[in-house]
Amino acid sequence: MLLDVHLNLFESRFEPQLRKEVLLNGRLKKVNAGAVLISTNATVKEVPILISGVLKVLRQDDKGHEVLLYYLESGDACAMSMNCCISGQESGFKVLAEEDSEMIMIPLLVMDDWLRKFPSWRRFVFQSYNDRFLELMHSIDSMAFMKMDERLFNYLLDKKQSSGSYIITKTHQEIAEELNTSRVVVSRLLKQLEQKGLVELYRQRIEVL
DNA sequence: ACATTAAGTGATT
DNA sequence: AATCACTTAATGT
Repeated sequence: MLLDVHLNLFESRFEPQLRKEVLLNGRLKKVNAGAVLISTNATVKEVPILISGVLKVLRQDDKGHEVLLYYLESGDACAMSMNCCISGQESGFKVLAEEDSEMIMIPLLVMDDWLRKFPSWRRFVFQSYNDRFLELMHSIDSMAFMKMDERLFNYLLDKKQSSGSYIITKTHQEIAEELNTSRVVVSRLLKQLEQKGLVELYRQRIEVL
């Protein structure tokens, strides 16, 4: 199966037997950009491990407002999903594909078993929790203590880093939604950044210098 | 040429 | 920093 090839990504991290089990129990899932993987009130019975692409994890409040929590990249597992699986609670968050993405879906049933049997799985799970936790702290810092202009610039740098490209193809509107602010504010702050010579602005495109 | 959508701007809260 | 109301610019048909 194709899963085989993708698993090589974890060669260094997973012990051989664990990889065998992943092969046996996991299923490969491909989604297109924009696809919703987990909607806010779903209960989760599979945990995704990302192979390629980028997933976006958002928190949603009662009336539709969304906050970006963090991005998942290749090799990341969704700690939120694990949490949700274990507690059996409603997700309370939304996951969607930022780009075309591939992932391995691990059924909830085997996870318990693996935790007992495989030290490398234990390490992987804890590491995932830890990584996500740190990113969350980052997001909280940014929301609580940073002004919009800092948040925006930070967002742009993050984007640049994770996509490996200086070009960000998003509208001001879309950025505003992710940062939970208005388009007008984003436009104005971007203008300021442009005047400082940090970015160049085009239609639906921003270049970070 | 016209309609639509993205971005820029001044004024107000 | 948000919202409104409006303008200007780029793009699609």
